[in-house]
Amino acid sequence: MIAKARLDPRLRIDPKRLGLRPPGRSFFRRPTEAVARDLVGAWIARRHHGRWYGARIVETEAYLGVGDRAAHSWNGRRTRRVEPMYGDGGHLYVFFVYGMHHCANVVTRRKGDPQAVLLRAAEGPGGAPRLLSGPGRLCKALGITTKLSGLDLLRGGDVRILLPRRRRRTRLGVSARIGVAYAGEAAAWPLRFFDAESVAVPARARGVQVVP
DNA sequence: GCGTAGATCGTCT
DNA sequence: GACGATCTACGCT
Repeated sequence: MIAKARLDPRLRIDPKRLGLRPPGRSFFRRPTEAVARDLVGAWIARRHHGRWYGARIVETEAYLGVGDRAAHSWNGRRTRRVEPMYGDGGHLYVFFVYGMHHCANVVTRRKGDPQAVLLRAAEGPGGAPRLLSGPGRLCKALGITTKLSGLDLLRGGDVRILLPRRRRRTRLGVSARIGVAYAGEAAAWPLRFFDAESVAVPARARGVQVVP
């Protein structure tokens, strides 16, 4: 018999107790870089068997759509996989890479403008700094797979983005995106954002520009 | 701490 | 048929 998938109990949260609330659609329709910055410090929440799990996002990357060679939607590429990126801001786009990892993205802008923010790392409420450190691990820890791609994060589904009522003060780091060397000039664009004080942000973050 | 190799398969050419 | 918005293990320093 196959064991039932289980999420790590250290990720259990009570969104109300944490003072978390969902942003409106307009939050996600803003310019992608702004959304990417503001998602650092936001929470991703996941409902699993009726219980809420979640983590504080500490690393993101912006993908700017048709003009961004690093984006799956570059040059207007539109396939079944990428289709969710063409949806309205506030949808989830999940893809599968390297034969074993999933990556979660939050779609930005409006319907027809395929931009998104990749969630690269998060910090759980109960320690375990490496549990969600990296896009693949983040998805694994929260049970996010391509089955959830296209989900509307604002329509009461099992995955939501929540903002803290009081934003924690953190140093925001900025750098080029990871793993997009093939993207020509776009590879150097400073579209990666991270909480420079987070233990969940990988070592390669060191030595890059930090915005006060 | 750093560099490299191997895993493994959906997606697109 | 090639390769990827990654991760881990392992060897070396």
